[in-house]
Amino acid sequence: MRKEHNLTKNQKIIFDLIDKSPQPLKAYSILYNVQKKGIKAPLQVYRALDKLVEIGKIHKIESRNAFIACHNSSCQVAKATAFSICEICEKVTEISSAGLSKYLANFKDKDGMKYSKYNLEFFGLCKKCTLK
Amino acid sequence: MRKEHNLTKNQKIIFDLIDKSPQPLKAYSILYNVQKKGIKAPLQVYRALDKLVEIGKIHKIESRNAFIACHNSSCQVAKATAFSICEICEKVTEISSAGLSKYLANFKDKDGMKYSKYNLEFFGLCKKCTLK
DNA sequence: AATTTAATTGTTATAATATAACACTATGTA
DNA sequence: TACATAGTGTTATATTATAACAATTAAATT
Repeated sequence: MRKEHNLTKNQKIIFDLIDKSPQPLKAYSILYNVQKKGIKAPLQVYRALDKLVEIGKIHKIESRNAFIACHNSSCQVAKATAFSICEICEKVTEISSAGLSKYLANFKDKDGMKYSKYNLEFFGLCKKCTLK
Repeated sequence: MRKEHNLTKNQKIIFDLIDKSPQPLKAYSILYNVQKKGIKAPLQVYRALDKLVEIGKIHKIESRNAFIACHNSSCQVAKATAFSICEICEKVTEISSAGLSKYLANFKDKDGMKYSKYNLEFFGLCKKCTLK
């Protein structure tokens, strides 16, 4: 069972914004959107983002420097993430495939390195953009 | 057969530096290192980096904003990359596993999105750091 | 060889992303 | 209450990356 995290005011404001967004949001776009709620400085945003990532409520899309809410019950510790990214419309979808998770969780390289975490980003065209 | 790319002067200087480095290099650290060779501005570095990434001579480690030379004959088109990253010493190793490549190249998500590319980053502790 | 086309270069300026440092406040727990 | 931990607000600054434009070089075509 996962510990329930009680979000603080700033964390809540920022999480709600990201959670409502259909696409990943960038830190400064978040900042502009929450300035009316009293969050004035980048650091306030980044601190909330860091915490939200740490507890697995959001994920960072590394190739885009953007943040998306977690919609996958199996990655709530923020340690095993996979996304598909459309290179035209920039739509990002979190992949939840038991097969993929299992494969990657059990993957061992030649050096026998012990992995505690991974992040996978697939790039391609989404259905809509393929048809265009 | 892969097209041979003849690197230009700047591209050569920057590739050689990255290729010799045991760890990934960041753009501005590259800049400082090549200023004596006449490369004075960030853009000169970024342009060479972009090209080198495009032709698959180097890869970007997205989670670190750093660049590493490709040492894997199977990813020279820069479309299928996997790395292991030690969270203590920051050592990065390119993973070349036929099984992994195959698995990911054939992976299909529920939406049937067609992938042309992927990037996978594993995090954990390398052997040395595990023993400490 | 001359022409033209695309790629690369050099440069200045600036945008976008992210963190350091410090004083203060709230929250949970002993 | 007292203590520890986490979060806040703030200013300043570090780090990463791109825009715009003119000049140059390399390669492909005539």
